[in-house]
Amino acid sequence: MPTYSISELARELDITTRAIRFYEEQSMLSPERRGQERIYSSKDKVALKLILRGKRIGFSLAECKELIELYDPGQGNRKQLQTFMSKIAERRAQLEQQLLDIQQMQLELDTAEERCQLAMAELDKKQTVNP
Amino acid sequence: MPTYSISELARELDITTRAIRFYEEQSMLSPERRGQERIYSSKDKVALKLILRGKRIGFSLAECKELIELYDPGQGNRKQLQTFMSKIAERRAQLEQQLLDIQQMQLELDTAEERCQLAMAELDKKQTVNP
DNA sequence: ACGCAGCTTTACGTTAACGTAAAGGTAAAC
DNA sequence: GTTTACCTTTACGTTAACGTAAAGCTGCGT
Repeated sequence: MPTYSISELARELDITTRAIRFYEEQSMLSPERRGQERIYSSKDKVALKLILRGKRIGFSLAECKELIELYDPGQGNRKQLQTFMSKIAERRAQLEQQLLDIQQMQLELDTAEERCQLAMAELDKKQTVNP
Repeated sequence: MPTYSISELARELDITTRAIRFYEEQSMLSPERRGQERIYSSKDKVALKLILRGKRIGFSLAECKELIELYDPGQGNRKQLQTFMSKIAERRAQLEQQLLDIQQMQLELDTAEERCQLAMAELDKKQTVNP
Protein backbone atom coordinates (compact mmCIF):
# COMPACT_ATOMS: atom_id res chain seq x y z
CA MET A 1 0.00 0.00 0.00
CA PRO A 2 1.49 3.31 -1.09
CA THR A 3 1.53 6.24 1.29
CA TYR A 4 1.93 9.96 0.70
CA SER A 5 3.09 13.05 2.51
CA ILE A 6 0.80 16.04 2.53
CA SER A 7 2.87 17.99 0.03
CA GLU A 8 3.10 15.02 -2.32
CA LEU A 9 -0.66 14.83 -2.41
CA ALA A 10 -0.92 18.58 -2.76
CA ARG A 11 1.38 18.59 -5.77
CA GLU A 12 -0.22 15.59 -7.38
CA LEU A 13 -3.78 16.83 -6.99
CA ASP A 14 -2.89 20.48 -7.48
CA ILE A 15 -4.32 21.85 -4.26
CA THR A 16 -2.75 23.50 -1.22
CA THR A 17 -1.75 21.72 1.96
CA ARG A 18 -3.98 24.17 3.74
CA ALA A 19 -6.98 22.84 1.84
CA ILE A 20 -6.06 19.25 2.70
CA ARG A 21 -5.74 20.07 6.38
CA PHE A 22 -9.01 21.93 6.21
CA TYR A 23 -10.78 18.89 4.80
CA GLU A 24 -9.41 16.88 7.69
CA GLU A 25 -10.68 19.52 10.10
CA GLN A 26 -14.10 18.93 8.54
CA SER A 27 -13.73 15.20 9.20
CA MET A 28 -13.57 14.33 5.54
CA LEU A 29 -10.16 12.69 5.96
CA SER A 30 -8.44 10.91 8.82
CA PRO A 31 -4.88 10.15 7.81
CA GLU A 32 -2.49 8.10 9.97
CA ARG A 33 0.19 9.81 11.98
CA ARG A 34 3.86 9.11 12.39
CA GLY A 35 4.58 11.34 15.35
CA GLN A 36 3.23 14.66 14.24
CA GLU A 37 3.33 13.94 10.55
CA ARG A 38 0.29 12.99 8.55
CA ILE A 39 0.62 9.86 6.46
CA TYR A 40 -1.96 9.51 3.73
CA SER A 41 -3.12 6.21 2.26
CA SER A 42 -4.55 5.59 -1.17
CA LYS A 43 -7.97 5.57 0.42
CA ASP A 44 -7.37 9.15 1.53
CA LYS A 45 -6.31 9.95 -1.98
CA VAL A 46 -9.52 8.52 -3.36
CA ALA A 47 -11.49 10.62 -0.93
CA LEU A 48 -9.61 13.72 -2.00
CA LYS A 49 -10.28 13.02 -5.64
CA LEU A 50 -13.93 12.61 -4.84
CA ILE A 51 -13.91 15.96 -3.10
CA LEU A 52 -12.32 17.65 -6.09
CA ARG A 53 -14.72 16.01 -8.49
CA GLY A 54 -17.61 17.10 -6.34
CA LYS A 55 -16.36 20.65 -6.24
CA ARG A 56 -16.05 20.78 -10.01
CA ILE A 57 -19.75 20.14 -10.34
CA GLY A 58 -20.65 22.58 -7.60
CA PHE A 59 -21.14 20.31 -4.63
CA SER A 60 -20.56 21.81 -1.22
CA LEU A 61 -18.02 20.19 1.08
CA ALA A 62 -20.91 18.99 3.22
CA GLU A 63 -22.35 17.17 0.22
CA CYS A 64 -18.96 15.73 -0.64
CA LYS A 65 -18.60 14.52 2.91
CA GLU A 66 -21.88 12.64 2.61
CA LEU A 67 -20.63 11.01 -0.55
CA ILE A 68 -17.48 9.88 1.21
CA GLU A 69 -19.50 8.44 4.06
CA LEU A 70 -21.53 6.42 1.61
CA TYR A 71 -18.34 4.59 0.73
CA ASP A 72 -18.48 2.19 3.62
CA PRO A 73 -22.01 1.39 4.78
CA GLY A 74 -20.81 -1.78 6.56
CA GLN A 75 -21.41 -0.92 10.22
CA GLY A 76 -24.64 0.94 9.71
CA ASN A 77 -27.87 -0.22 11.28
CA ARG A 78 -31.05 -0.54 9.30
CA LYS A 79 -32.18 3.02 9.81
CA GLN A 80 -28.84 4.43 8.75
CA LEU A 81 -28.87 2.28 5.66
CA GLN A 82 -32.30 3.62 4.79
CA THR A 83 -30.97 7.15 5.18
CA PHE A 84 -28.06 6.22 2.92
CA MET A 85 -30.38 4.91 0.25
CA SER A 86 -32.47 8.04 0.23
CA LYS A 87 -29.39 10.24 0.11
CA ILE A 88 -28.22 8.27 -2.88
CA ALA A 89 -31.55 8.83 -4.55
CA GLU A 90 -31.35 12.54 -3.86
CA ARG A 91 -27.91 12.81 -5.40
CA ARG A 92 -29.02 10.85 -8.42
CA ALA A 93 -31.86 13.28 -9.01
CA GLN A 94 -29.52 16.21 -8.61
CA LEU A 95 -27.09 14.72 -11.12
CA GLU A 96 -29.90 14.19 -13.60
CA GLN A 97 -30.91 17.82 -13.28
CA GLN A 98 -27.32 18.88 -13.76
CA LEU A 99 -27.07 16.83 -16.92
CA LEU A 100 -30.09 18.66 -18.29
CA ASP A 101 -28.65 22.00 -17.26
CA ILE A 102 -25.34 21.25 -18.93
CA GLN A 103 -26.98 20.19 -22.16
CA GLN A 104 -29.02 23.37 -22.16
CA MET A 105 -25.88 25.41 -21.55
CA GLN A 106 -24.16 23.69 -24.44
CA LEU A 107 -27.03 24.64 -26.71
CA GLU A 108 -26.81 28.22 -25.57
CA LEU A 109 -23.10 28.28 -26.22
CA ASP A 110 -23.83 27.01 -29.71
CA THR A 111 -26.12 29.91 -30.49
CA ALA A 112 -23.78 32.35 -28.77
CA GLU A 113 -20.98 31.19 -31.01
CA GLU A 114 -23.14 31.49 -34.08
CA ARG A 115 -24.08 35.03 -33.22
CA CYS A 116 -20.47 35.84 -32.54
CA GLN A 117 -19.39 34.58 -35.93
CA LEU A 118 -22.23 36.46 -37.53
CA ALA A 119 -21.11 39.66 -35.85
CA MET A 120 -17.57 39.09 -37.13
CA ALA A 121 -18.86 38.52 -40.63
CA GLU A 122 -20.65 41.86 -40.36
CA LEU A 123 -17.41 43.56 -39.42
CA ASP A 124 -15.65 41.91 -42.36
CA LYS A 125 -18.29 43.25 -44.76
CA LYS A 126 -17.90 46.82 -43.61
CA GLN A 127 -14.17 46.41 -43.88
CA THR A 128 -14.38 45.25 -47.51
CA VAL A 129 -17.00 47.72 -48.75
CA ASN A 130 -15.72 50.77 -46.91
CA PRO A 131 -11.90 50.74 -46.96
CA MET B 1 -44.31 41.78 -24.28
CA PRO B 2 -45.15 40.56 -20.79
CA THR B 3 -43.71 42.35 -17.77
CA TYR B 4 -43.27 41.26 -14.16
CA SER B 5 -42.97 42.78 -10.76
CA ILE B 6 -40.11 41.70 -8.56
CA SER B 7 -42.23 39.54 -6.31
CA GLU B 8 -43.93 37.87 -9.25
CA LEU B 9 -40.56 36.83 -10.58
CA ALA B 10 -39.44 35.79 -7.13
CA ARG B 11 -42.45 33.52 -6.69
CA GLU B 12 -42.26 32.08 -10.17
CA LEU B 13 -38.53 31.29 -10.04
CA ASP B 14 -38.54 30.44 -6.34
CA ILE B 15 -35.91 32.90 -5.20
CA THR B 16 -36.02 35.91 -2.90
CA THR B 17 -36.47 39.49 -4.00
CA ARG B 18 -33.23 40.20 -2.20
CA ALA B 19 -31.40 37.84 -4.52
CA ILE B 20 -32.91 39.49 -7.59
CA ARG B 21 -31.88 42.94 -6.40
CA PHE B 22 -28.45 41.59 -5.62
CA TYR B 23 -28.04 40.31 -9.17
CA GLU B 24 -28.96 43.75 -10.42
CA GLU B 25 -26.38 45.26 -8.07
CA GLN B 26 -23.88 42.98 -9.79
CA SER B 27 -24.99 44.34 -13.17
CA MET B 28 -26.46 41.06 -14.25
CA LEU B 29 -29.88 42.63 -14.76
CA SER B 30 -31.08 46.10 -15.68
CA PRO B 31 -34.87 46.22 -15.43
CA GLU B 32 -36.93 49.22 -16.48
CA ARG B 33 -38.35 51.55 -13.88
CA ARG B 34 -41.78 53.04 -13.40
CA GLY B 35 -40.96 55.66 -10.83
CA GLN B 36 -39.20 53.69 -8.15
CA GLU B 37 -40.59 50.34 -9.12
CA ARG B 38 -38.65 47.81 -11.10
CA ILE B 39 -40.38 46.42 -14.17
CA TYR B 40 -38.93 43.20 -15.50
CA SER B 41 -39.15 42.06 -19.12
CA SER B 42 -39.03 38.52 -20.44
CA LYS B 43 -35.40 39.14 -21.35
CA ASP B 44 -34.69 39.74 -17.68
CA LYS B 45 -36.52 36.55 -16.90
CA VAL B 46 -34.35 34.65 -19.35
CA ALA B 47 -31.25 36.09 -17.74
CA LEU B 48 -32.50 35.04 -14.33
CA LYS B 49 -33.16 31.51 -15.51
CA LEU B 50 -29.67 31.40 -16.92
CA ILE B 51 -28.29 32.48 -13.57
CA LEU B 52 -30.21 29.77 -11.76
CA ARG B 53 -29.16 27.15 -14.26
CA GLY B 54 -25.56 28.26 -13.89
CA LYS B 55 -25.77 28.05 -10.13
CA ARG B 56 -27.14 24.54 -10.24
CA ILE B 57 -24.01 23.36 -12.00
CA GLY B 58 -21.73 25.29 -9.71
CA PHE B 59 -20.99 28.40 -11.76
CA SER B 60 -20.10 31.53 -9.84
CA LEU B 61 -22.16 34.64 -10.43
CA ALA B 62 -19.19 36.14 -12.25
CA GLU B 63 -19.25 33.22 -14.66
CA CYS B 64 -22.99 33.52 -15.09
CA LYS B 65 -22.56 37.19 -15.84
CA GLU B 66 -20.14 36.38 -18.61
CA LEU B 67 -22.65 33.99 -20.09
CA ILE B 68 -25.31 36.68 -20.05
CA GLU B 69 -22.99 39.11 -21.77
CA LEU B 70 -22.40 36.58 -24.51
CA TYR B 71 -26.04 36.90 -25.38
CA ASP B 72 -25.67 40.02 -27.45
CA PRO B 73 -22.28 40.33 -29.17
CA GLY B 74 -23.67 42.88 -31.65
CA GLN B 75 -21.83 46.04 -30.67
CA GLY B 76 -18.51 44.40 -29.92
CA ASN B 77 -15.38 45.23 -31.87
CA ARG B 78 -13.13 42.58 -33.31
CA LYS B 79 -11.01 42.14 -30.22
CA GLN B 80 -14.03 41.78 -27.95
CA LEU B 81 -15.50 39.21 -30.29
CA GLN B 82 -12.26 37.25 -30.12
CA THR B 83 -12.45 37.37 -26.34
CA PHE B 84 -16.02 36.15 -26.53
CA MET B 85 -15.04 33.23 -28.72
CA SER B 86 -12.30 32.14 -26.36
CA LYS B 87 -14.61 32.45 -23.38
CA ILE B 88 -17.10 30.25 -25.17
CA ALA B 89 -14.38 27.69 -25.78
CA GLU B 90 -13.40 27.78 -22.11
CA ARG B 91 -16.95 27.17 -20.96
CA ARG B 92 -17.35 24.34 -23.42
CA ALA B 93 -14.28 22.64 -22.01
CA GLN B 94 -15.56 23.12 -18.49
CA LEU B 95 -18.93 21.64 -19.40
CA GLU B 96 -17.22 18.62 -20.97
CA GLN B 97 -15.25 18.05 -17.79
CA GLN B 98 -18.40 18.35 -15.75
CA LEU B 99 -20.12 15.76 -17.89
CA LEU B 100 -17.27 13.36 -17.17
CA ASP B 101 -17.43 14.15 -13.48
CA ILE B 102 -21.15 13.57 -13.34
CA GLN B 103 -20.90 10.25 -15.13
CA GLN B 104 -18.19 9.17 -12.72
CA MET B 105 -20.35 10.22 -9.79
CA GLN B 106 -23.24 8.21 -11.17
CA LEU B 107 -21.04 5.14 -11.32
CA GLU B 108 -19.97 5.68 -7.76
CA LEU B 109 -23.56 6.03 -6.65
CA ASP B 110 -24.25 2.72 -8.37
CA THR B 111 -21.62 0.88 -6.36
CA ALA B 112 -22.62 2.73 -3.19
CA GLU B 113 -26.18 1.53 -3.66
CA GLU B 114 -25.03 -2.02 -4.28
CA ARG B 115 -22.96 -2.02 -1.13
CA CYS B 116 -25.86 -0.58 0.75
CA GLN B 117 -28.20 -3.32 -0.40
CA LEU B 118 -25.57 -5.91 0.40
CA ALA B 119 -25.27 -4.55 3.91
CA MET B 120 -29.04 -4.73 4.32
CA ALA B 121 -29.05 -8.32 3.08
CA GLU B 122 -26.45 -9.10 5.74
CA LEU B 123 -28.69 -7.66 8.42
CA ASP B 124 -31.60 -9.72 7.12
CA LYS B 125 -29.53 -12.88 7.38
CA LYS B 126 -28.62 -12.31 11.02
CA GLN B 127 -32.25 -11.53 11.72
CA THR B 128 -33.39 -14.86 10.24
CA VAL B 129 -30.71 -17.10 11.71
CA ASN B 130 -30.55 -15.49 15.15
CA PRO B 131 -34.08 -14.51 16.29
C1' DA C 1 -58.14 58.81 7.80
C1' DC C 2 -56.10 54.41 8.48
C1' DG C 3 -54.07 50.35 7.85
C1' DC C 4 -52.20 46.98 4.86
C1' DA C 5 -49.70 45.02 0.97
C1' DG C 6 -45.98 45.69 -1.85
C1' DC C 7 -42.27 48.44 -3.29
C1' DT C 8 -37.88 51.06 -2.20
C1' DT C 9 -32.94 52.04 -0.15
C1' DT C 10 -29.31 51.51 3.34
C1' DA C 11 -26.62 48.93 6.12
C1' DC C 12 -24.89 45.52 9.02
C1' DG C 13 -24.69 40.21 9.69
C1' DT C 14 -23.64 35.47 8.19
C1' DT C 15 -21.68 31.14 6.17
C1' DA C 16 -18.47 28.47 3.38
C1' DA C 17 -14.04 27.55 2.01
C1' DC C 18 -10.20 28.41 2.33
C1' DG C 19 -5.68 32.20 2.36
C1' DT C 20 -2.07 34.02 4.92
C1' DA C 21 0.93 34.90 8.50
C1' DA C 22 3.26 33.75 12.89
C1' DA C 23 5.81 30.67 15.65
C1' DG C 24 7.87 26.59 16.22
C1' DG C 25 9.51 21.11 15.87
C1' DT C 26 12.59 17.73 13.04
C1' DA C 27 15.76 15.67 10.04
C1' DA C 28 18.97 15.52 6.36
C1' DA C 29 22.76 18.34 3.92
C1' DC C 30 26.67 21.12 3.92
C1' DG D 1 26.25 23.74 13.91
C1' DT D 2 23.43 25.95 11.10
C1' DT D 3 20.97 26.38 6.97
C1' DT D 4 17.36 24.11 4.21
C1' DA D 5 13.28 21.72 3.48
C1' DC D 6 9.72 19.79 5.26
C1' DC D 7 6.19 19.39 8.71
C1' DT D 8 3.11 21.13 12.66
C1' DT D 9 -0.60 24.20 15.26
C1' DT D 10 -3.03 28.55 16.13
C1' DA D 11 -5.32 32.34 14.70
C1' DC D 12 -6.90 36.11 12.23
C1' DG D 13 -8.29 37.74 7.33
C1' DT D 14 -10.94 37.39 3.00
C1' DT D 15 -14.45 36.68 -0.68
C1' DA D 16 -18.93 35.31 -2.50
C1' DA D 17 -23.66 35.35 -2.16
C1' DC D 18 -26.90 36.51 -0.16
C1' DG D 19 -30.00 37.10 4.80
C1' DT D 20 -32.05 40.19 7.84
C1' DA D 21 -33.53 44.23 9.90
C1' DA D 22 -34.71 49.16 9.85
C1' DA D 23 -36.99 52.98 7.95
C1' DG D 24 -39.80 54.96 4.70
C1' DC D 25 -42.86 55.90 0.16
C1' DT D 26 -47.25 54.52 -2.50
C1' DG D 27 -51.69 53.16 -3.86
C1' DC D 28 -56.09 51.25 -2.40
C1' DG D 29 -59.82 49.22 0.02
C1' DT D 30 -62.92 50.49 4.01
